[in-house]
Amino acid sequence: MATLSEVARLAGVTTATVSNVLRNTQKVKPATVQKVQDAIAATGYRPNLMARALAEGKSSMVALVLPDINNPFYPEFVRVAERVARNRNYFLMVCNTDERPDIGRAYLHQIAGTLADGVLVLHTGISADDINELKTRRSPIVLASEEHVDLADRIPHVVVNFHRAGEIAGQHLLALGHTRIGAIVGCGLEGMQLGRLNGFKGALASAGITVDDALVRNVSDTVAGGHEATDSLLEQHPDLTAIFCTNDLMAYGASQALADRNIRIPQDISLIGITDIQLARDMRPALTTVALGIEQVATMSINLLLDLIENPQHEPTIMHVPDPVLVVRASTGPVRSAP
Amino acid sequence: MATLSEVARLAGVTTATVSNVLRNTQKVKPATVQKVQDAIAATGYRPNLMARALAEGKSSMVALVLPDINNPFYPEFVRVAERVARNRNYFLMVCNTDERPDIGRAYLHQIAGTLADGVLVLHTGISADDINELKTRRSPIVLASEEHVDLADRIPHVVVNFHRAGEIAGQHLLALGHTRIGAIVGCGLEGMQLGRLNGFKGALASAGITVDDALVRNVSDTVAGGHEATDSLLEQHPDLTAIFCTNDLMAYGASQALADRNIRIPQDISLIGITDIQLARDMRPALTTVALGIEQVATMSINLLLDLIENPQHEPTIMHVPDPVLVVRASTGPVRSAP
DNA sequence: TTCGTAAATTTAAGCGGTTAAATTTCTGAC
DNA sequence: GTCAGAAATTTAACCGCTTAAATTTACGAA
Repeated sequence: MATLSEVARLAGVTTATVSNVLRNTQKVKPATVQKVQDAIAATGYRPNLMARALAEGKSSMVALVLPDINNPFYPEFVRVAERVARNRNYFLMVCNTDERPDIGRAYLHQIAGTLADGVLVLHTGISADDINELKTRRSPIVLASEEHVDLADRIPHVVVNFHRAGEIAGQHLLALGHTRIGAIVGCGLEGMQLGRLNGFKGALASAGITVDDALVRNVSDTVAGGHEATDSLLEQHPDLTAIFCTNDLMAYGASQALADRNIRIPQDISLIGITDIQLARDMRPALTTVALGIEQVATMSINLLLDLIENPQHEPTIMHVPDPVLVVRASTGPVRSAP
Repeated sequence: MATLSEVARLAGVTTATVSNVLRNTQKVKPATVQKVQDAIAATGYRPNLMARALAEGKSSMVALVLPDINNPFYPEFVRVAERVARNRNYFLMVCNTDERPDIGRAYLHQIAGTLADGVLVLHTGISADDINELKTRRSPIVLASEEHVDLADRIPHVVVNFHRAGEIAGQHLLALGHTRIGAIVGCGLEGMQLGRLNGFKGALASAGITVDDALVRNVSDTVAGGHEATDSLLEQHPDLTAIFCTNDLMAYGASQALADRNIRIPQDISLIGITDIQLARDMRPALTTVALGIEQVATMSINLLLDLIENPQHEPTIMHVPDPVLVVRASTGPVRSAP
């Protein structure tokens, strides 16, 4: 690959001049600009981004560390994050940890401040120690939609009101007359999705209903997990009229389990999820869910990170995403009349 | 962030020595190693990967350019590519082009040879010109599972036998007695999936059946596309007994359309896809499909790219993935008896 | 003790850019 | 024609690391 100095030699100028026309500071005489541009074209020169990054002290890359790119939530997030980053002239580096905290750590320690100008971390079970090390390195980091917020007040992050999401789901089912409701809670690296569950419990409590632990299942945050949990719930509680899942992916699994047993949704059992991923819209019956606003979370998170990079703050910024909203589709309906 | 020279100063040695203990060449006396390691620990030093890349002339990053991270095929691909790359000590940079060739071009031109040591390109509608420019730059590039193979013999690539996949699908439906079969063909950036369609047509032709163009629909490579196409097919050909989709995502859309019309799968209509993404296993009824071996394609592609980086070849290497295999699940069955 | 050789360390150049400061080249006014 | 000041260009240091070559140190044999 051609380098700056080759271009300079060809154009009969100095590297400084070439550099100036590349970054078009207005300091170069038009005639010279032309010569340089010709030389660039002739050599097929492309700036070496590594060298530039080193010289500028800025790589214009940000890393997005996430636990499982196969969970459809993340691609949806990535897509918008990538677009926003691109529009602000940053590259997005997606780092998939395969749910392994050690890989997450390795990425963080290797990349933050040395390859990427900043890091956006999603649910990767990163520890407080790691976060603190990054802080001493003064490398910008943003946490988004973390379920565990112990670090909350010390690290910039984008907060999603998971509690409210659970509450909305509970209220919706209550409004439809459901009282015997199973709950399926994901426990991937995001940690137990307890905020969501507690919101749900809270809603039911307000109606005088306590949620027995026997009605709650903790499973992995996948289609298979939702399927299993549903099987288990139905075995032990055939009288359920609704199932609440802390996310849509598990709700999809639940819908499969119900289909396998020829249980109709929503005539026999209502089903509700949280998040509103694309699949929720695509499945049949389409899933009633509580939308967290993926697009907004992603946009806010990445913008916050880039803002922090370009304009370091002393106090950690905490941003709140607008509250979740109920999206009623076809998977919930009035409680079936008693047999 | 601490730098090499700070560590060196603290340890009372030279940067060269520190560098040597970091890369543990065996040239450093144990006592010195200890001093240096202490200094590293004391300063919390992390090597600046940009500087290292510049000095070594190698960034240990590879880019994966793909058209649509939301299409579940790609996350599955990314996951294994990332794992393989990590095991070989490379970072994977995922570049989503949002189906826009101009973005793909921009990524390629900016990154190849300047940020990444090599590029793996998936279905991004990249032009022959662009590819050629990269070749003159001598930056390794690998194409994987391209539908259009005009560049085929000039660029290293991993070939998937799409034609055979279509053929297998056709043969399976024929074996079940189907003769009135609709075909839904995707036309995203991968270009028309004609290889798959032609394989399918070939299989039917061998049985003396010609596929009328009226039985073929070209739609976007999405759930919605499959849904639309199915609606359209059923409007005009209510007598169909099977639908062949050139990929699983559209087959999923087709299954929704059928569900919406209360048409049973496979009792009324059989449905078959190609690829075998996770969704094919998860949907109900589970989808019969022709597995392309995502894991294998991804593994071979990324390994080929890394091999090329570490060991440049003059002749472009062409690798063939083992032939696709039929995976029979619940969405296909014997043709329904005439009413 | 001396010396040759191997081991350990340092020197210094370079990777490909950026940029502040110094220098040269133009201007136009007098 | 001179000359100050602006405009254009060059100089040279630096970003943080690697590495070949030079230098110093250590070690064992004579």
